[in-house]
Amino acid sequence: MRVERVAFDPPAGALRALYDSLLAQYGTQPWWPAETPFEVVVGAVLTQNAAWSNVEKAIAQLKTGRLLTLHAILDSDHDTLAAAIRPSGYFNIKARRLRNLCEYLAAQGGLEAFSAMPLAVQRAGLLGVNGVGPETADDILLYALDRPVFVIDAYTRRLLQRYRLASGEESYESLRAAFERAMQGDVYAYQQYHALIVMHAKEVCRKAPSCGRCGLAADCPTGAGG
DNA sequence: TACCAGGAGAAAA
DNA sequence: TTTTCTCATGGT
Repeated sequence: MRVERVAFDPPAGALRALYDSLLAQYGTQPWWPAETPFEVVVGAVLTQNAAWSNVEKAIAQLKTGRLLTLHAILDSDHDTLAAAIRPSGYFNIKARRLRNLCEYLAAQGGLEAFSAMPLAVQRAGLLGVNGVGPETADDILLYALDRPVFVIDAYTRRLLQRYRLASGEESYESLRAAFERAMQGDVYAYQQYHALIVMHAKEVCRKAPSCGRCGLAADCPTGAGG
């Protein structure tokens, strides 16, 4: 459970310097791993508290079952949809959340019509969908719609803690605002930054034999677990 | 066998 | 208002 009580106020230039450092180390990233904007939307829900490798399996099954369109999901029954996304875990909940999100997007006239709406309207609308929280909404806005919204996830929080830039008690919104100030509305940089953070977490973690996962072990360089 | 992963919402305190 | 519980598969 996250504790979010304090504002995030990093030293001037620190977030930009961190981005430059990660970019120099890993180069540009091919991210988000999806073929279409709608696939990003689906992936954003399926990745909730799940490893991406399992999300990939679920998306592959949706493709095989020809369920990877807004109307195909709306037309499917719960059991069929849940069975397809089973590998991503929480399949009953995620099937409902996917349907909620598709119903909302359909009500807006589809993903393309939704993409033309003002950002504030889009974000508020997504956050009003049961099953869509800040991270999921921002994943969709940044990677499916190319909107200037920074995504804060568990990796981001761990990285900030690792570099003593955050305590772990900062609110999602204060973290997001700080990154957006630092990167000055550059959508491409937002996308790259988040991708680089994920890449860094996985790469450093891979080099930590005692961890082997994604950074929660006490001696993992990515983690705040120490 | 036990633990954890790119969360979110409901229920309980 | 804040904290705890629930949802669940697959990799290590």
